[in-house]
Amino acid sequence: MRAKSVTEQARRAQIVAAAIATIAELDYAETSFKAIAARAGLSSTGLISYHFKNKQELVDVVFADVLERFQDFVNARMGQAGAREELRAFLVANIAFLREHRADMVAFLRIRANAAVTDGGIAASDHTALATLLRQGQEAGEFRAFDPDVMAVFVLAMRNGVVLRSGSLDLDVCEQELVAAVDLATRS
Amino acid sequence: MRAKSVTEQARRAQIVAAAIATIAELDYAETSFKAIAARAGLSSTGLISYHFKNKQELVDVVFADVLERFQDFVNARMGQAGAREELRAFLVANIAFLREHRADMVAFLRIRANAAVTDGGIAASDHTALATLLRQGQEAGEFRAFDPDVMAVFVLAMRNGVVLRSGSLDLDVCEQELVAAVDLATRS
Amino acid sequence: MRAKSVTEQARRAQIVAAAIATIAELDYAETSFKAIAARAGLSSTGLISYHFKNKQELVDVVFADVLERFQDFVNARMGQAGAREELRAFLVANIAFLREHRADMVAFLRIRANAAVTDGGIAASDHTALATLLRQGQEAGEFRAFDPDVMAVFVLAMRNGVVLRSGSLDLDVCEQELVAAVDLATRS
Amino acid sequence: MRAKSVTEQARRAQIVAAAIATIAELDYAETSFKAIAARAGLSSTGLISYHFKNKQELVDVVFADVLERFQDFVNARMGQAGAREELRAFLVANIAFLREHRADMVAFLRIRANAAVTDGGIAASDHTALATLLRQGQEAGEFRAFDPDVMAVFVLAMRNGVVLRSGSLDLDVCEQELVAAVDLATRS
DNA sequence: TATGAATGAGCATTCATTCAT
DNA sequence: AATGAATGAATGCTCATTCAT
Repeated sequence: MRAKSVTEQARRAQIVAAAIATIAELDYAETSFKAIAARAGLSSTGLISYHFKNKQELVDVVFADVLERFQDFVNARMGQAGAREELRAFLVANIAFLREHRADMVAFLRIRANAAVTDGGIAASDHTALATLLRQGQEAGEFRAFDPDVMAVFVLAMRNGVVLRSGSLDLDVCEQELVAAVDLATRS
Repeated sequence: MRAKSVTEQARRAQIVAAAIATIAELDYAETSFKAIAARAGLSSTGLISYHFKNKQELVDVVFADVLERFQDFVNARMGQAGAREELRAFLVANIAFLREHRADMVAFLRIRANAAVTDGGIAASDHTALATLLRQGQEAGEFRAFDPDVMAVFVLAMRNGVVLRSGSLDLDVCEQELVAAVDLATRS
Repeated sequence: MRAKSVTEQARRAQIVAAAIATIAELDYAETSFKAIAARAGLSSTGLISYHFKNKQELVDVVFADVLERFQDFVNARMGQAGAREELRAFLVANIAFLREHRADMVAFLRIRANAAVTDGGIAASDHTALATLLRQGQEAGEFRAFDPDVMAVFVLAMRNGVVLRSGSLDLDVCEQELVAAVDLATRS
Repeated sequence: MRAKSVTEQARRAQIVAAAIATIAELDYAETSFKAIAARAGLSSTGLISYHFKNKQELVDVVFADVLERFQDFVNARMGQAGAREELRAFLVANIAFLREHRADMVAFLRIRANAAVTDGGIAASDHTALATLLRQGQEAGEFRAFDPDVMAVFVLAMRNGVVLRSGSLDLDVCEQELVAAVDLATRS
């Protein structure tokens, strides 16, 4: 794999951005190269094929791109003292990212829901990390006894629910309610 | 709109059932008339077009069909004394329906995630009914103060999370944890 | 594999005929569904895809179709007493088929030259049968000592040479010369 | 037409060599500028277009290049006393060239079989020269009476047959059998 | 009602070629 | 002279839908 030139990188980034916008705006099933090219201002869908081996690679890159930016964003806002605080920080960071990058999160969830992302398990890291945090909080006595894997599913599902309805919900309220509900459901 | 004959109704039901199986088995994006016809044992995709105006109508009918059966199932298991009990009954009924009709629920969620269902608000009734229940529970002093619409989003999202991962989770554990978490998050 | 209807069979035959004409007229590499559809008077290349799984299947069917008709034609003209007579009959039958079905033979050779025909060895039967005949003639003392496999290659190559230049050669002369040359090269 | 610089000539030769290797390795139909560039170690297919007006010119040059080297090779091994010896020398030289330059011969035949080479008759010189030799041999009484043009087609076709199957045949045997068969078919 | 053949728009992808650098 | 990005036409193929029977 040769190093990509600056121009190449810029074009790929432009196409990835257009793909995110397209997936967020249209249904995943309606997202075609034609629609992406139109949004990116490209003269030909051939240019997408020129920069990406095939549609699967583009989807994978979009997925990995959002995931990386999401994780960087969230990790930068975590690192709190206790598990309860850490969990709260995780939720607040999620909502903050959603506020700033709604299209990215929507596209991310739609890809995960629809496509078999070929990412070697990276996609599940979200869940694993949260389950681990919950387990550690239990061992520290901060959380009550519950199944950490199932609770991680619940927490992420609530986050996803907010993302998918973020068009019609007040995110300030959502953040407050989410933090409160999760805290009540998990504290010892 | 003429009344549908018995044969007509039977054919439509057969196609709807095949569509549900197809959507649950394949990705929504991979669900074609050809795949549905194969699963229904039909000799031609033309028959689907004959019985449904277009693909959108079929999707709408599938959606409404599952929703109606789901609501009947759940309503038959509700009607408890208090709001807390009612909420618990709702959750238990949801998991029970999932246990018996996993493909229906998966198809339902996939349609809602992907397609712009043209149902004039029916799709939201799930949410509205739950929000109403939560509000009533608050008025009765059984639930703490929270935004009922947001909490309804949370509860339904948790249920959806269980549905989408029901292939790899123990539903007994899920039910128990779901009831506990929701109770803790809502009780006054 | 269901039985094919009469209409289906007719359409497939029509498309096969158009494919043969196209391959014989154009280069193999230039033979597209569009060119075939134009020659068959079809309104859409989609119809070819409707009747054949993919291009490879069409090519295989064309190949097998010509091969079968060729073999039937040749076999009906063989069955002579001795090996020398049999060999002569084979050559005469080949030229006769060429006279009546030049496009078929040209298409056949072009497919064999270019495509990896997926026919499970049928394609080589031509060679094998001829080599066997030569061997039997040697055992009967009618042919001199030579490598039957190599001689079979020679004989078929001469036949192919005539086919490919049949546009500018007198087939009567070719037949006479071919019979004479092969006889001289093989008799004991 | 300007004279080509040394660098230009070297590049063209490099591309021609890569094209020969590609055509011999892949099917003619699979030979793309991309495949040729990869085999030549070029960074861009644009370079091929820079050095050759279009694909047809490249194919023509490849064809003429192999033809010239083939003819030089064969001519250097001919010049025998009689026509029978000359014909034998021609065949031996052909097999010798094949032994040393199999890819070149395969590429040559594939181009001739598939593409309409625009060479103003150069391609036929092979045939013409052989036919002339045969005619002279007849006049000298060394060959029997046959149509020289048709016999030339036969001889070249046998040679081509060996080329196309040279992967699975023993060339020593082929040479011996070819010389013997042609001699028997032509001598008076 | 039901069939299956037909339609034509749409898809992702490959290709030779052009062009600015 | 060389690069690699860009172009747009062409490819095989799938799709929902129509239509004659």
